[in-house]
Amino acid sequence: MENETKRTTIYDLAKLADASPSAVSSVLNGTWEKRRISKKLADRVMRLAEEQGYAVNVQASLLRRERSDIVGMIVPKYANRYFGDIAEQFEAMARARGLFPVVTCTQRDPDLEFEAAKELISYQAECLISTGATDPDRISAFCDASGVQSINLDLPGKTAPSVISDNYSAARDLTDLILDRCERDLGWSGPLRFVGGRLTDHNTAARLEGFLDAQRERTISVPDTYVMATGYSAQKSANALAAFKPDGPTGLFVNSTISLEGVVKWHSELASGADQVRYGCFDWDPFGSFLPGNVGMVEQDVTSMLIKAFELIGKPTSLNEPILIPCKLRIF
Amino acid sequence: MENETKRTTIYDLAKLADASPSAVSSVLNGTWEKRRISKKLADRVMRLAEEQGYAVNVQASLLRRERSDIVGMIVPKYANRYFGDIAEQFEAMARARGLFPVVTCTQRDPDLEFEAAKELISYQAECLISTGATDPDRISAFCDASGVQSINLDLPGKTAPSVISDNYSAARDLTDLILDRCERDLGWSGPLRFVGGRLTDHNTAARLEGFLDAQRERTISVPDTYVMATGYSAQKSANALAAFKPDGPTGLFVNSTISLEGVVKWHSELASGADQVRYGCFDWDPFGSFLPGNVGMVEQDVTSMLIKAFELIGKPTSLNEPILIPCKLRIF
DNA sequence: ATTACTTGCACAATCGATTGAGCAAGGTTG
DNA sequence: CAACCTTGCTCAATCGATTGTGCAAGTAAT
Repeated sequence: MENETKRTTIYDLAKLADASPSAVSSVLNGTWEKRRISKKLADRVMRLAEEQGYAVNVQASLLRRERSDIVGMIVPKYANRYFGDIAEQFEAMARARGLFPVVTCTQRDPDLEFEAAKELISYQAECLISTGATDPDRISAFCDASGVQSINLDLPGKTAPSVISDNYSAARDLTDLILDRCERDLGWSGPLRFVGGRLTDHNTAARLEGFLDAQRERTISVPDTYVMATGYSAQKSANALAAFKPDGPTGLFVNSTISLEGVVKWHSELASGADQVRYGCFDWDPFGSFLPGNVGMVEQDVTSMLIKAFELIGKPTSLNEPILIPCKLRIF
Repeated sequence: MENETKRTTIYDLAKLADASPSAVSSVLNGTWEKRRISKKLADRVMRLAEEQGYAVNVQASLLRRERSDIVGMIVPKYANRYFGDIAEQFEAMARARGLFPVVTCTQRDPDLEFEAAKELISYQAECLISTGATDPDRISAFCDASGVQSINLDLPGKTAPSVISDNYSAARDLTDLILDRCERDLGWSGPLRFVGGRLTDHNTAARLEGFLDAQRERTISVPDTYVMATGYSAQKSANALAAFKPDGPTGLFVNSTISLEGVVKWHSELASGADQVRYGCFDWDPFGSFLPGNVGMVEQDVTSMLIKAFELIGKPTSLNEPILIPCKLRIF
């Protein structure tokens, strides 16, 4: 990890081109015409830069500039369709807007979230998007102190603008779909069980509300024990269901594709009655429609969420309610 | 995106603490004991830094330091189990080693790959890992010119050390598995079809070789038209298969989970004979075992690959053959 | 009471690029 | 030919943190 070969600087190029460092700098950053550098010198410098494998030192450059054009993002995971898409599209959209994206993955660890946020601010990010953060307000507070804009995505915070899915409506729709299919396929009408997530997390709470309201409307009452929001991992949802051996028709509302992994495992290992189970999942996966018993999935509208988030960048912080983005219900 | 509130610097803290900037600096970067700063002053500075929401300016800090401890990585995608895992584990392992990971996603676009690589070098990355890069040697050449170490992951290059999966062996094993299942379930013995990927890409070529050798060993000869390596997207593999209406038993070797999306779409839309199809896929997905007809998947050993890659960091570049990491065959 | 350490800091150069200001050479105008 | 403008650069300060060097005040030793 040592560089025997020191990196080429504008001073090296200046010597080679027999020009001043400032001339070289203006050639390389595109301001040479404004600074009345001759095309001849500009060409010479550009050729030398190419030859020498010159790459600007961002550290030095940003130190002097007033703007960094860096936008930071933290996400809980990459290896997940939803968050992976968010990170990917965020990078693409930032580049398309002439900004420099820096994304980092924080594994749903509150401390790592905070450390990573500080790190991004250290890199002079001008705006930080906290995606699915456990404690977004702590991050926003630090951003405020540093004069950095902060925006919440996926999970809302109280002290910075938030762009999130319309979890309640989508959960109602998904619940209705599952109930309809249970009725149609199994001649059974609930109540459904709710699997996965954490009740302390805003999205799970909103989804649970939609889940309950949709059933209340049909005068179905859901026993407390039917709500199994014991965490996000596949293992946790599998554990929550382990003891459950349905002796008749059953329906499940699964709170994420991660929990879904546990659910399908449980489902596939049922000794009997597997065909009497119907479920739907909040979050979409390309292979979801092939899972037996799966009647539909909610696809969150990542593109619209990010467009809204980018609209907020640079705007004065108006702290209204979270901006709700409608989801798409994918029916199988 | 403007900071009305200028960021706090060590000079601000120095004034507040009634100390010199150099004392403040050494307190904040942990060298204060070595520099014989009193604990009293150190505590005062730390408290002020906390209060003021101080975050070091990485730009200024790195400009002066000789080492950045930054390791860069480019990956084609995040929203994919394999690459998502790579990015996630890379970040975690880098942090565990006291390094600063910076990852960026390049969408399999050769120009973006190169631009992103330059960008990471501009950030003073001391080592750059090119994952699944279309033209890794171009990137390595630039790294060499800049005195930056480069390492290839997933796809090999000729001018930098490479850590890749043992594609050939895993493809042989997977082919054997598919053939065995075709024999057992359908009483049919090939030849199989190969779907997805690009032949110009090293991994596809190695997998095809394993695919062909496994069949050659059983004296099965594969017609050229059975090799449908027309690209990576789901759409492309679906298109390649569109015209194929099997009139008897069939087996497919699917070259990636992305191609698999196209294959399952084709399979699910078959008018008849869907139960006469068996396939296996190179790359693993948690829902893969629930896809009808899927007999097994190859899981690449991301952790081992990254461990090897990290072992190479800082080592003098020894240019041997690519380091091959065995895969795990997941049998359904 | 002098010399010799130790403690606890401050000074100032430095990293590489940016940018306002300035200056010399050549050309144009009246 | 003097006054003025244009062209094509160079100079030097600056961004914020790091770090080798130095120095004053206090303490210990002789």
